[in-house]
Formats: sequence, structure tokens, C-alpha cells
Amino acid sequence: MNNNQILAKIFEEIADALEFLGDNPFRVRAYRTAANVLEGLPEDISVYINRNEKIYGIGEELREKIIEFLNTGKIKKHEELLSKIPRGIFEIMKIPYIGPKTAKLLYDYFNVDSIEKLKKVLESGQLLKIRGFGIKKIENIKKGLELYKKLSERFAIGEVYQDIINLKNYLSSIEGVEKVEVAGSFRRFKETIGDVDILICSKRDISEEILKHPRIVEVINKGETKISFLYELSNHRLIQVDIRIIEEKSWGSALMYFTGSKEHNILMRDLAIEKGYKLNEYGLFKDEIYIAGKTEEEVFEKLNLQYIPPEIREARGEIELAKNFKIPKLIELEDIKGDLQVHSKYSDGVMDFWEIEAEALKLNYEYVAITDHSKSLKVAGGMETEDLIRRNEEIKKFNKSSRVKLLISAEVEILNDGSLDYPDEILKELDLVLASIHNVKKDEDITERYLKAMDNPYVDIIAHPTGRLVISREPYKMDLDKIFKKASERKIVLEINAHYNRLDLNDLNILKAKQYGIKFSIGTDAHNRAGFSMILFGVKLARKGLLTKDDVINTLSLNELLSYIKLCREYRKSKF
DNA sequence: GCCGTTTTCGGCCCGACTGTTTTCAGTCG
Repeated sequence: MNNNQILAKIFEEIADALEFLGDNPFRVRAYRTAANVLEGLPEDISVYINRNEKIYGIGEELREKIIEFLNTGKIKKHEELLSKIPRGIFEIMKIPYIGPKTAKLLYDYFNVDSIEKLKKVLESGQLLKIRGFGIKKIENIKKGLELYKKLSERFAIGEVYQDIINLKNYLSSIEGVEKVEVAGSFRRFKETIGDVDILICSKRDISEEILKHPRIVEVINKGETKISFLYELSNHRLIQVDIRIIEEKSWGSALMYFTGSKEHNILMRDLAIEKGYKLNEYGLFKDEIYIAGKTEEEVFEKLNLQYIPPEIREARGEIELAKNFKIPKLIELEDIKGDLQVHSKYSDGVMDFWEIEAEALKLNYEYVAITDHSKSLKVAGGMETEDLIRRNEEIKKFNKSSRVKLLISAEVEILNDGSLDYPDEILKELDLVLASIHNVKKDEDITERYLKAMDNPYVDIIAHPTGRLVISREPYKMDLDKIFKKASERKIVLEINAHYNRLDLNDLNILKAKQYGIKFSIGTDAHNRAGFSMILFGVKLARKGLLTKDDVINTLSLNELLSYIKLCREYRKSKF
């Protein structure tokens, strides 16, 4: 975790603790806002502090606490609160139906500071004696505990994407349904999601038909406008789905509201108030009179804002941009003219060139880079030099009759000393060289390896630069600023790896790299035919990083792309 | 604890739902 993430976590914990202790709710909110702001900063917080730069949402006091953290590695107030409140309390408060007040009661009366103790107290019947607890509340907490156990993990968005689309399609097919949209973090394309929010506009009551879906394993709530249930994913894990029934005239405002983020919504409502309106999920109102709400577009328009694409609604300054009509035209799926990372049978993929061509044709691509692994990466079928040469000949032959140009490429391993896994004479014959690191020793800092590798004039793209995996692996240790700086100087492209397990660079790093003037490529890392579809994730991620068509090289036509690569290589050779 | 060109004090997003109440508190999103 970097400073921003650690501080965000500390501030969240302080907020939880203050809430538990019954502190001023607005102070609690201030800590949560600050945590959110920190998580969304493209640069390390120390950079802003050093520049003495004001950050909206972080005032005098929190700024001092941040400085305290940067100097000492901790925050006194945080330490004090932690010593006052048992660790288990923080977990207890994550259980549905248990908020700070309930947690406090449980702790004060029964010393509940762990899930185990909570279970005992729930079974004992003693809770009924306490003012504020009734039979139903106790039942709800039991239910919440079950839910918590089942659902405490988040999902990588790509892991659940198709299941959710399938559910959406099912809902759309129900007679009388006019509109269905998945909102929430799914629509914002957060890299992980906890639950699914679906909005439905329908002429008649369809709750019975919704609940007929065979993958619904348990109904949590069923009201007139809201249905919640547990839904079994194709990997057999369970995810909570909340469905809301929306009236047509509120469709847009509800979509905005349920898309969030929460922090974005708060800022939007603030802005509405500033302009003399009230904004809620039912619409935009002036003196209780409905002004707009049928579509998102009309709400934004009435607020005199540019339309804000869902992916960037994260309270990271997008509202300011929208006020000034400065949101760039973000890249779209249709802009993509080819995939720049695909593995064939020659290394660890399963596709032959015909299969790759077939998938590419479906997507209207002009080209696909065949980026098989290099010799050192034995676990992934890395190709010996002779095999690579043979494969290249095969590709050339194939291209003579192919309707999609296969780029002769490779994902070349950056070795421990920063040298590349093939000699330059081989690299220069490739249309496109991706360089990447797969083998990293524990706690190794790979900055120097990257910097050394980037001295090679044939390195066109650094693939999955940080090495992180969405759910399961932290980024490798490296100085991103040094790497971005060098990439920018040497016109080296950074990849946005679209595989849902990677999503690397992530949105924040994209924002940061863009400030260095870096160009990006989007590659799916497809190893089989289904893998091609992940290009959508790459595009959404690029949008979340505010990228336009011009920032991404695989929006270029084949000839443009080839001459771009050539120009960059010549630039590197002449200049350095 | 943050913020501000009506304000440096006094506000702070807003509504649904539920449960335990008898007019409201807590939780959630």
C-alpha cells in the first residue's frame, strides 16, 4: 500500500471509531471524505504537501495529521482511538444492520468485541432486556451476520461481468419491462464490486417473474420498489443483487443516484442547492416543483453541467471539469482498431492464427499483435530463439492471405539485470516489442530493471507495468515516477492490460502517467478466443483514467501504427 | 473537521425502510 492508501485506511478507521464513540457526525464525514479524496489522488500525498498545494476536502487539521504521518509513520489520534476501542468492534460494525449505535450498545451491555461474542449474546436471549432491542431486530442481526459471512469479499469486476449481463438480459426479456440498467460500481467500472444495483422501469408488477430466476438462491427483501436477493454466479459464489423499480419520469435521476459514487452524489446535491434546486433520486426540483429527471442528460443540462460519463463519477474533480465543459471526449470501444497483446499456440495460448483472425474479424480489427512469451519464461511456454524465428515466418506466410494483419511481436522478458531475453538482432525484426517482468524476488525493487530495459531502443511497450493482480497481488515495488519520466522521454508506450485479473495500469496510474505525456496501448492478454472480449474492460479502464482516442495507440490504423512505432524507434536511436 | 465573494460561524445530501416506539432512532445506499 502506498501513503495515500494507508492514510485513507487510517482516516476510515478514525471515522469508524469516532462514530462508535458518538462524536459529531459531520466530523466523521470529514474524515471519510478525506479518505476518499486520498484514495483518488493520482500523486502521492507527500507531493501535494511538499508543493504546499491545497486539496479540496482536506483542511488545516487533517493536513497536519497527514504531515504527522509522513514524518512519524503514524497519527497519535488514530493510535489513541485504537487503544480505546477493541479491534473486533471495527469488524462488528461491518455487519449489516449493526451500525455504530448498535455496536456501542452491544459493547456497553455485553462487552461484545468479537463475532464469537456477538453470536453468543444473540443466542442467549439477554438482548431483549435492553431498550432498543426487539425480536425482529435480533432476527435481523442474525440475518446480517449470515450475510456478512457469505458476502464479505469483493469480486473482481471481470469475474462477475458476464453473469451480471446475463441477469440483465433476463430481466429485459420479462414482458412489460421497458428499461433495465445496472448501476452502482459496476456502471462506474470499479475494479472490484461488492454488490449489484439494477434499476428497472416497468409498466406492471414483475416481482414474481424476477424471483423465478433459477440462480436466485435466497430472497433477502421484497418490497414494492425494492427487491434484494442472493444470486449464484457461475463460479458458485454468491453476490447480493438489489433491484429497484423506477418510474419513467425519475429514470435519469435514479440512475444518477444509484450509480454514485456516494461522494460524487453528495457533491452533485451540494451543487444543486447552490443553484437553488434540490436533487434526489426522484428528480431535480425547484421549490418542490419537478424540473427534470427523465434522463441523466437533462439533469446535467439543467444544472448547467457537461454530461459526466459514469466511469469518472468518483469525486475526483469531474464536477469542476463539467462546470467548465472541460471533460474530454473519452475513448470508446469502437475506436479500437486492434488488440496489442495476444498469445498463440506458440507459447502458452491455445489459438492458432486462423482462430485469432476469426475473433479479430468479429471485432472489426485491422491488426492483432501476436505477443508470445520469450525463452526465459519457461512456465508460459516461452519460445527459444529458433522457435520465434520459425513462428515469425509462419506469421508472414499467414499474413499473405489473412484479412487481419498479425503483427510479428513478442512479450519479451526483462531479465534480472535489466537486459532483454532476445538479442537486438532478433528484436529489431519484430513489428512490436512488449517488454515485461514476471519473475520478481520477494520485496525486490524493480525500478532499475525497468530503467535499464528502457535503454534498449526496440522496447516499444511496457506490458502490465505494475504487476499487480486485482484481488490477489499488490503492485511490485517500483518508483513509478522514474519509470513514467523515462517512458515519456523515450517515447515508450505503457500498456493498459485489460485482463480482468490485471487491469494494469489502473485508473489512478493512468491519470498520473498521462500527466507525463505518455501514450498507452490496450491489450487483452488473450490466451483463448474468449479472451478477446476483455478489450471492453481495457476501454472502460482507459475512460476511468480520462483517456481520449488520441492517448491510445491501438486506435490508429495499421499504417499509422506501424509508422508511429518506427518513428519512436528512430527517435530513440538518434537522440540517445 | 470542512467550507465560504451572502458567511470565519453555522451550516453540512437526502430519502426509504424498519423497528421500537407514541413521535423517533438507527441503518443503509
